[in-house]
Order: sequence, then C-alpha cells, then structure tokens
Amino acid sequence: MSALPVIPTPDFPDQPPGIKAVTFNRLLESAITLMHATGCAPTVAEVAKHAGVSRATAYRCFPNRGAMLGCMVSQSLGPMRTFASEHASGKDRVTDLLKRSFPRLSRHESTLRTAVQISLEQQALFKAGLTKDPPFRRGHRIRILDKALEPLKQDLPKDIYLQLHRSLSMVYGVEIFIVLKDIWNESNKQVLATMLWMSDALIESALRQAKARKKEINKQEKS
Amino acid sequence: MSALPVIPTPDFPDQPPGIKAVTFNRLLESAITLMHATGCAPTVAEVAKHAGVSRATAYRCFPNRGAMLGCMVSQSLGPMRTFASEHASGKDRVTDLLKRSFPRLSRHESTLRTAVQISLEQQALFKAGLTKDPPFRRGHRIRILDKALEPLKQDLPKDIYLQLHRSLSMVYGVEIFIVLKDIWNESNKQVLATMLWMSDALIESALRQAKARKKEINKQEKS
DNA sequence: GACAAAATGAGACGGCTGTCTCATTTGTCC
DNA sequence: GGACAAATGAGACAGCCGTCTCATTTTGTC
Repeated sequence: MSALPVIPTPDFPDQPPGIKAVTFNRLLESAITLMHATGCAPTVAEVAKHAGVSRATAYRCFPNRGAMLGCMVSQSLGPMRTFASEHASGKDRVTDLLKRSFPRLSRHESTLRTAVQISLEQQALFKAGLTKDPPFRRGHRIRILDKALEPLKQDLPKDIYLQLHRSLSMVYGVEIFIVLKDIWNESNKQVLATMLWMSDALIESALRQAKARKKEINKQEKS
Repeated sequence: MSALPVIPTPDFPDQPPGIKAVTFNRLLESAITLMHATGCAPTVAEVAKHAGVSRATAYRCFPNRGAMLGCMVSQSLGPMRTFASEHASGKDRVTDLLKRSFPRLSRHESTLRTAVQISLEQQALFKAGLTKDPPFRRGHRIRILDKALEPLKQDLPKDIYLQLHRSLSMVYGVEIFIVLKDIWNESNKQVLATMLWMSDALIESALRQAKARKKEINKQEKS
C-alpha cells in the first residue's frame, strides 16, 4: 500500500498566548481520554481535574466548553489519511474512500457526534446574535470528497459535478450514522451498506445525466 | 386540492398527572413562543417565567429541559398533512412530497435543529448509561416516506425497497439543511434542489436495480 | 362555609458555566 | 540570590439545572 496523501484537519487547535504548551496539551489529552472513556462530552471541571490543572486555567485556554470540545475533536481526529487507491476509476475511488474511511468514522462516532452537537449549539447562538465568535465549523469531508472525485471531475459538467459533490457529502459523514442508528435502529454494518448503495446511485445518476446532456448537445450541433 | 391524509406526530406530549391542563398548555405555548422569538432553545426558567408559573411547577411537568424541549418540538410541529397527490406515479409522488413539505421544513428549521440537538444529547447520555429514560426519538419521516413510496413498493423487491426507504430518509429531513447550510454555506433554495436531485437519483437507481434483477431471474428460468 | 385533597409557590442545595479578582508559584535575566 | 514578569491556583459570584422540602393557594365535595 503506497503512502497516501495527508489531508490536514482544518482548524487544528492552536494554543493561546499566556499558556504553557504543556498545560494546553495536557488539557486536550485529558479531554480526549475522558471522551473515549465515557462516550460523553466531558465538563470543563472534569477535564481540568483530570489534567491536574485548575478550572481557571482551563478557561484561560478555551473561551468556553464548546471551544474546548471543538479543539478536542480536531485534535482527536487528527489529519486524515484515509484515502483511496490513487489510480482507481471514478466510482471505485469513491467506494474505496468510503470503505477505507468507515472504520475510522465508526471508531470516532461519538467524537463526531459531539462535533455536530457543538456545531448546532453554536450555530443557534450565532444566528440568534447571542454570541460574536463564529461557530465551530466542520467541513473536512468537502476536500476529501473533492480529491476522491478528481477523476470524475473531468467527465462531468461543472453543475452536475457540484450537485454530486454536495450529495455525496450527505453520505460521507456522521449524519448517516445519526439517522440510521437513532431513527432506524440499524447496525454499523447496515450504515456502511447504505453509504455504498447511495454513493453508487448518486454517481451513476450524475454520469447518466452528463451523458444525456452530451447527446443533447451533439444533436443540436447537427441540426 | 383534496383532503390529505393526516399522519399523527409520534410522541405527542401528554400531560403528566398532578398537573392542571391549563398550566401544562401554557408552558408548552410559552416554550414555542420563545423558541420562535429567539430561534434558540429556551431555558426552563425563561419558559416558566413567560408562562407565569414557578420553576418548580415547570419541573413537575417535565422531568428535565430536554423533555420539555422534546414536547415543545412535537407540539410545535403538530400533525403532518404535507402529503403528495394520491394518484401520482411512483417518483412524482416523492417529488411532490418533497416540494410540498419544503416550506414547512424550512419554516420549522430551528425547531427541527433543536430536535436533533436534544436527541444527540440524550442518546449520548443514554449510551453512557448516565440516564435510564429513553432518549427523545425522531422518526416522523419513516412513515411519511413509506406512504409516499406506496406505489413503488409493489414494483420493488423488499430489500431494494428498504434500501431506498433508508436512503431517502437521509434526504427528507433536517440533516440536509444542517450539512448544506452549515458546511457548504448554501441557500434554502439549493437545499431543495439537492433534495430533489438526490431523491431522483436514488429512486431511478432502485428501479434500475429491480429491473436488472428481474431480467436476471428470467434468464435463469429459461435455462 | 368547612374540610380534605390537589396544585402551586417559595426557596434552599449542590453542581456546572463563565467571569472576575487576588494571591501564589514558576521561570528568567542580571 | 534578587527582581520582575509570566503562568497558575484559589475562590467568589450570578445564572442555569435538577432535586428537595415546606408553606400556601386553589379546587372539589359535603
């Protein structure tokens, strides 16, 4: 297996001024540890205690709990390396990406769920004008999918490509876990199956649509 | 436009014993009012105050804030009447459902987002064993989609139908708003476009798959 | 109207959040 | 070692959560 391109995590946490690196890192690591131990987003007090640091210092590191959890998520997920075979054809490349990413998604499910939770909270606050700082943003998937779709990009008109890209971002993310497990009560295995089924359908449809349009254009040129 | 079938909301809030109906309703209405006014999930204290009721009484109505918000969501959404033309063909019926549901989805977006938030919180607590009461469940969409897919149900093998049903539940829900708006920064209009594009692709794919299988079976029978 | 039961209000409590202030420790430079 | 600044700890505070207890009001019934 060749070395896979690394896609960096977008908002990798940076340590604020007036804080020693060791303290900052201890807090982040404690947050991750507690998250994995309980499957639940830890409180600031818990993290501080586990890190052997006072609560005040924790709040010097992060403006609030949401930010702390946001940093924790980025740090915990780390850079992405789950990539597809470089030379696979269009659809296979996406299939490959999904299959290879799945264990990772599955493993980090609770962390990713937390990310959604934070994002929702902060978006709501932001939209209500109750806070100025921009909400925690996810979006890893866009670049990863873009990379996986590279071979298809040439075959597809721009608008169709974009629609496919957007659609696949509904498939390649934690939301499908949330819907299928919390509402449908399905297993992880079924989640993967659905991801694959959907991506196949979406890609086929995009290709078919592109083909039809090409035909249409040819026809017009002839007449 | 003929009378459309009403699909009842699953967990319509029922007033607990030891509480006067008027108090319960006032609390729920206050919660809805505040939600719409701020776009943010209100606190128990706020709701109680707005309802002219003591905080203690509010906690006599709802075991906790999550439950209060859950009831608020169910009450706010009310029974579903957004249904498709009874006699439309398979795919059109789903398209119709999406188009006709969209304004409602869009209007209740913040309420629906709150529902996801509550559900995520409670799922996490539940999985961690930190609470016994079952998490707030969403799932409206399953029955609605099932009804809209009725005409297709006969044409499709059971497994393909189920896969389609599951897949469409990723399309017909607030999650697509969350992904497209929070990550992609898209407009509501684009959300609808993506919903339609995806549903079309998924249904076409299911039909095609069914056709292929039928052909395969015919072939086997001949030999 | 009187009485009992039901419904509600008032308020205390510990825990968490986020924001302070003030003391203490730690590190660095001379 | 001493002086100074950076980093941290300790703790108070108001606000919310969720759980109590106890007093008060409202309601229904005789």
